[in-house]
Amino acid sequence: MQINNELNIRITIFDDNEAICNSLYQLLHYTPGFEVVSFFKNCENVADKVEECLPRVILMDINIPPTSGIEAVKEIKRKFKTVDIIMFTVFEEEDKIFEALKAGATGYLLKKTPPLKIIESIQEVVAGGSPMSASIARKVMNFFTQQSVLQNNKNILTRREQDVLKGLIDGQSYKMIAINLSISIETIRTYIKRIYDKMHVNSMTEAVAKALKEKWFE
Amino acid sequence: MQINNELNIRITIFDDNEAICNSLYQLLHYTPGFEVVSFFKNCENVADKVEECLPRVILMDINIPPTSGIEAVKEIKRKFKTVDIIMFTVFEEEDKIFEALKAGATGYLLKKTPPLKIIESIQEVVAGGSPMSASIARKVMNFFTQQSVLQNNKNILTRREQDVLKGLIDGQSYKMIAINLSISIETIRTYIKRIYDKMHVNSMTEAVAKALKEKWFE
DNA sequence: AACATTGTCCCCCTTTTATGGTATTGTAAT
DNA sequence: ATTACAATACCATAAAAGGGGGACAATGTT
Repeated sequence: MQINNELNIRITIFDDNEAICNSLYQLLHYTPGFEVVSFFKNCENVADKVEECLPRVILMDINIPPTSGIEAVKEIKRKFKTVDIIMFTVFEEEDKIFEALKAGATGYLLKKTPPLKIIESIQEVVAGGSPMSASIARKVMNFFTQQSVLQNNKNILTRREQDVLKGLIDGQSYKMIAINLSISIETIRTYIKRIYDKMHVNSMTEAVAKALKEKWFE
Repeated sequence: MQINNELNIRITIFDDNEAICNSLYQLLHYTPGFEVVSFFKNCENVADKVEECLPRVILMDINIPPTSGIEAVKEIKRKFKTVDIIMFTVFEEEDKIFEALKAGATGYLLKKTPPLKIIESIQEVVAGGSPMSASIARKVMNFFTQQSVLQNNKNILTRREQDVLKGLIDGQSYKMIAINLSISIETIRTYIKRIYDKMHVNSMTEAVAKALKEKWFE
C-alpha cells in the first residue's frame, strides 16, 4: 500500500560518509511518515540541490566537502528560510556548535545518537522544537551562564588593573594611561602583565576584544 | 523493601503552588531511583534550605515568592556549584528564559510537560544534559541566529581590510593574520595603515575597540 | 584615455609592547 | 607575627607595531 507522500516529512541528507549516509537512508526511508527525497556526498551548489527536491528537513554533516556544513547552512538558510537543518556530526567542540547555530541550524545531533532518537528529533524540529544531544544542550546552556560569570570576572582584576584595562579599551597607549593615572609607565607595564595573566591573553588587542565581547564594562 | 537511598537522585522542589508541588511529589517520590528530600513553598533563606537537604537536583518555580526563582538560582549556584537546577514554569517569555539560564539554571521545563518527560529530564541533567521543552529549545537556538546581522559602517572598508580587522578583533598579530590570509605581512601592514586612515584611529586597540563598541561585526 | 580603487609587496626607521625578572611599601587577613 | 595581596617602580632584551615612503597589476569609472 502506497502511503500518501503529501503527509511524509521530506528529508535530504548531506554526508560524505557513505556508510552513515546509507544507514540514515535505511533508517528513515523505511520509517512511516518519513521520506528521504535525496542525499548528497558534497555541498557543491547546495542551493540548487535543495531547490530540486525541496525537503522539509535537512540532515547536514558538519564536515561535508568541499567547504563545510556551516557554509552550506548559511547558503541554504539565505534562500530557504523555512527548511529546518539538523547538524549531524562527530564534533563536540564549542566553536563548531556555536558557528552552526549562528549560521541557522535548528538542531545539533552527535553521530552516536541512537536511531530512535534521530527519528524523534526530526519529528521534533517539524513540531517547532530544537533537538540537541544532551551534551550539546549543556554546552549551549553554559554559554549563557558563562556570560554572567564573566561580567563578574572583571572582579578578578584589582581596581588599578581595571583602570588600566579601561584605558586600553579607550585606545590609550601605556604612556597615555600612565599620564592619566599619574603613575609611572613602568607600573602600567606591571599591571598589564598581571592583566594578561588573569585574562589568559597576551596582547592589548586580545584583552580589549575579550573585555568588550564579554561586556566586562559598561 | 527499602531501596538504598545512596543510589537515589535526591530532589528538592521549590514551588508555591500546592497542587503542583503535590503532584510533583507524588510523581517523583514513588518513582524508583528518585527521592524527594524536601519541598518548599517559598525561597526565603534558600541557601540554608538547600544546605539542610543537599539535593542533587532542584526543581524551581520561576515565580516563587518572596523574590523570584531567578534570584534563588543565583543564590544557590553561588554556594552550591554542583547542584543542577531545572526551572519549572508556565512562562515562555524570552526574558525569563535567558535570565534563568544566565543565573545558572541547567534545564527549563514548561509546567505542561508530561510526567514521563519530567522524569526523563531529571535523569538527563544528572547525566550531564540540559533538558528543555521543545519551544524553549527553539528560542534558545534563535538567540544565536538573530545575532549575526552585519552593520553598515564596516562597508567603508574593503573586503580585505575587513578580513584584517576581523583578525585584529580575534586578537591576532600581523603575523598570524598574514598566515591566515596567506599573504605577506607587508601587505597586512598596508591594510592596517589604510584601516587606521579610514577609521581615524592609530593603534590596534583603538580600531578593535571602535569596531566592537559600534558593533561593526556580529 | 585618464583616473581611482583595490590587492599585493617592499624598505627604512622609530616607538611601543611583550616577557622575564626584582623590589619596596602599606594594608588586610590569619 | 607572618602571610598574602595590592600598588608602586625599575631594568634588560626581543618582538611587534607605527609612520613615512614607493611600486605595480587588475578593475572599474568617468
